[in-house]
Amino acid sequence: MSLATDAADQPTLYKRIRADIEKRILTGEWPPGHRIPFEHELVARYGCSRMTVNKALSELAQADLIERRRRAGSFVRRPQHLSAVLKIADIRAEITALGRSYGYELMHRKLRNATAADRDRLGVKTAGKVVAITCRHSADGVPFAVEDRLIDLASVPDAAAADFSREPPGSWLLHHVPWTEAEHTISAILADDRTAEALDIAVGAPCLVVDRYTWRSARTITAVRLLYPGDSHRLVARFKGG
Amino acid sequence: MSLATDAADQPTLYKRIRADIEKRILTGEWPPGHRIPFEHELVARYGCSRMTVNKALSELAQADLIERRRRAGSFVRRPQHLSAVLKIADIRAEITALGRSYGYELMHRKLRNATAADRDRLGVKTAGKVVAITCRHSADGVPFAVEDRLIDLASVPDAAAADFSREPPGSWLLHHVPWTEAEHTISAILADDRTAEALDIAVGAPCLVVDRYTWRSARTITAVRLLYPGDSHRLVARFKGG
DNA sequence: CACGATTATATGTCTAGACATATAAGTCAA
DNA sequence: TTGACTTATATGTCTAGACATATAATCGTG
Repeated sequence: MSLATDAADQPTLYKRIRADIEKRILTGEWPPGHRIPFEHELVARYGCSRMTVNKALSELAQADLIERRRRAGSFVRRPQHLSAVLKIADIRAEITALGRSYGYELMHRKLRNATAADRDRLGVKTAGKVVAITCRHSADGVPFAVEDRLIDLASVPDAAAADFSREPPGSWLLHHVPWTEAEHTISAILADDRTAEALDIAVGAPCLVVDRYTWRSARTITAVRLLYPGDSHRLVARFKGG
Repeated sequence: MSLATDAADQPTLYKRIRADIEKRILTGEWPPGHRIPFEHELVARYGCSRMTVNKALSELAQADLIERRRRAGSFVRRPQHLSAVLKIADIRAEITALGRSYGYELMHRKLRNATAADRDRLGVKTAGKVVAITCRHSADGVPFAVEDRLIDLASVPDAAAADFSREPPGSWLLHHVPWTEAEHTISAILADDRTAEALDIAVGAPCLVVDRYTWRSARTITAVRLLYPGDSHRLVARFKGG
């Protein structure tokens, strides 16, 4: 196996060590849970000081590829479920960053006691109040996405008084509430009547769905579903590797 | 925005330095483009060795919060409004990591001179040979994704002789070819006849599409389109935030 | 066997140096 | 003014140590 780690392309040692390990993880040679060699073993193998392998392993840990446990060793982490990592900041920022004019429209807002469905969606057990919001984002006047959001008022009491008629809830939350964890799920569905009308597409047209759940230390903050027209809009990501 | 930077919770010095700088960036005190203090200045301010501040700054750079330029200094980066960052390693590793049995089936393989469409898709101008592959991945015997791939033989001559009847091309490439950059585009379409048959779903059912382009220093390696059943399959991502 | 105390060990952090390298800035000649 | 050359400097990488700390493993005791 000619490893993709070419000494000429990887001038520095710690990067080579990191790349070697990363490759073994990504190809599945070292599956999740596998204990990677101890620092002192890597020191021996690469003939370098401990700080050098430590830097390589620290970066892999920062990138969540491995988990390091004192006395036990370093272990390959379970891949982010489906090995997809997705970040979405804020649709308003996203659109304005593209140099397009941003439009926002609040379609529905309601403060209510959480229904069973709401509690299920937010993953909370106790009764409480929630804010349910439906709104639409547009770019250059064209529908860009519809948003269907639930905010748990037990976690974010300020949201009850927030004015979402001007500011999109995503931006408001980003500025007012720190979050510690989030999960995205991407899928595809066919547009139903309501969605088709809101996005100005045909009923039965493909839609890209992004479901996002946000937590602050095990406490759900918000659950949001974003629907994009599937054929026109695309989530693009560019990233470095090697 | 109450930042979670508590000196009592940050016992180690380099974490404190990192948190101090991060706080100034996130609060806007140091706006994008601002030059943060030189390492030797931070060494003086915190009374520690250069390696300690270097570790703090390196982690901030790895997290894309700052950009470091030799001789110039370290600068606050523009916030990443990039809509999505996505990593996908290898479907085989993905499925086996989930504890499901992986199945692979080569449906079509052809070595040919690049057509105009091929050249367009790969973004190359000159004529040359390509390998076109269609294959199917399954998990526990159920179709998981169909893959439609083009490999530029000018970039990867070994691919001409590779045996893709057993090993999926994605895994092979990962083992044999280093890449420096990649781009993903996610969209949604309706299944056409061929796709529907391959995925064992209905014609017109929603499909999740991941288009991936991979380069090695400005040279295209491969272009691949993955089609997933949109209603059953989901790309899930979980990540930490601040 | 269950449980608490001890020990061994891998990682976590840090130091005070070293040399390499990219590049901003300054210098000088055409 | 412009281009080529030189220099200064901030970061990049690395070493050979050190002590701290969490914890898996072992041992001893009831």
